[in-house]
Amino acid sequence: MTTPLRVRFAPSPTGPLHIGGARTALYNYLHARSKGGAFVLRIDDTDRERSTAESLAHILEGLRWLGLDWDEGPEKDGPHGPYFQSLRLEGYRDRVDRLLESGKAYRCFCSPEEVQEGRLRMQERVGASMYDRRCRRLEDREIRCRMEEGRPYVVRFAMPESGTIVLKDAIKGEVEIRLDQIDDWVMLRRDGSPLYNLCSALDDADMEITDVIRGEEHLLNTVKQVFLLEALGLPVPRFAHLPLILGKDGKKLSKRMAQTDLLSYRDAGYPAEALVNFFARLGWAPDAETEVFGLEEAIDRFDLKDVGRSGSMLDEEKLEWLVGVWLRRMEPGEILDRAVPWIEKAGLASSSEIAARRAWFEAIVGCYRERVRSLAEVPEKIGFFLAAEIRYDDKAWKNLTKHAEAAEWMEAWLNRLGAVWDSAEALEARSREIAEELGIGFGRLVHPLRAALTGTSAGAGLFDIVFLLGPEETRKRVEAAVHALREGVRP
RNA sequence: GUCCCUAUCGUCUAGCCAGGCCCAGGACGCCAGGUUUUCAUCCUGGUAACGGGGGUUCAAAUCCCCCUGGGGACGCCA
Repeated sequence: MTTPLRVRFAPSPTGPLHIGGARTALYNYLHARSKGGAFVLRIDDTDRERSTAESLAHILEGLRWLGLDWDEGPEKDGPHGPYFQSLRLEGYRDRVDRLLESGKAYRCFCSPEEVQEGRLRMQERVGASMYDRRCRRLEDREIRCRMEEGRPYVVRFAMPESGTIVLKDAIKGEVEIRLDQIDDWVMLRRDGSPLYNLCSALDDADMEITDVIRGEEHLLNTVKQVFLLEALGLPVPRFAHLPLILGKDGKKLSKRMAQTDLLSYRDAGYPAEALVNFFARLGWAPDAETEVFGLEEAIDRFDLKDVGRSGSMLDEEKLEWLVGVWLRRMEPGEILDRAVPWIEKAGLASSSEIAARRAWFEAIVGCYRERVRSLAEVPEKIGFFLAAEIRYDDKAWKNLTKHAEAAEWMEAWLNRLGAVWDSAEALEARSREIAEELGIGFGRLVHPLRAALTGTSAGAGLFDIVFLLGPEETRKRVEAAVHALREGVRP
């Protein structure tokens, strides 16, 4: 029997969950779910200075929004907790002591200045900017002496000084790395607090993580962690390093080039499904043609070995297209539910008003389903339905004033419509007849009417709008337009 | 500077591991046309790539080498 697969996503709560992190989380999730493994969420908050509760909340919210539910982690717990590194400090010290005893780690008394000095020297000699290891060869006596003096020290891991290691990576294949380039990295700060590479590797082992999937920028950290685990006789997980997401300029994603904060996409009215679809598709494809798919399908078809090996740029236009696709796939009621916060924020209607006229609201949202580019756009598209008074935009006013007879035509339309308010189709059929009766093209009637009713020159089918506005409101708006035309004043 | 990764249309990618089915497929974008009362949707068509050079082979996008381009890492951050 093989050990059950376990992956983890281990963000540090030092800022909002960004796109890169979200994609890493997604790939971890897909890998776990597709292979029947567990998805663990661990918070790497060893940097006490920069970690904040706000960031943590933001990260959890982002993951939940995407639908990436974790099996173990904050607000969930599990057999391997606690899931915050700040709560796991004791475990790290013991292991460091063991390494110190066996000589696989050593105390370094160098001041930051001395370290820096050594770095410059190594840069020249070896070409790599790293600690020159001067404390590695300190006599035991000297060490004791300095400790008695109370001189502060950090604990460094003693890496091999030469040779190579071959890392097996699920995405990149075998990667050979020269060890003479790798620093004797610091495990414990001066104040005794543990650092990332120590905690991360130890927690992975303690939490029985079998597969570590993280960004490519961690490749060298992986080397350090493998040596640490081996020195301690701990199991070494499998690794997969994801290529980075690049900005439009082809460089590492920066705040300047794009929205990097995941939740800013939610706040812009993008459905989570679109983001999941987009991220999954960035660096991976289920086959040669499938572009639109949800989390379930991705889980069915995902395999780490199919993940691309090169970085990919964030194509915002494709994301926007995906947003439209997902919006169009939704039932009007679904869009309405999700758009309620925006409708309320715009002051168009309260959620109770929406609930009271549910069917009507669903219908008007339905009219604009093919026309909104995000949930945030819903209020501006449907706003005219609820407006007390219509203001005409430039094009609308132009359509109203294009033909001097427009006012007459609209009045005639109003008076001749008759009892056809059962459906948009009936309204349209009768309107076509009226245009014929008036001896004018349909467009001459339709364009001014649209302007009068909506204040714009484009939008949903005119008779769907008329139908949903109802006879009274329609009459009111047409009369207002006729009045404005006669007065020659544009409201 | 050193090390590591990487290389198919402008972008995301399929194909590469197991060479011929690829004068390279899909999608976004863009352009043109159609549908429609308008806009959007939708439909049809077009645009555009194997970074360069050497090999290996009857045959290379696919295998090998070199070059070039791009990215990343070099913290008492994660």
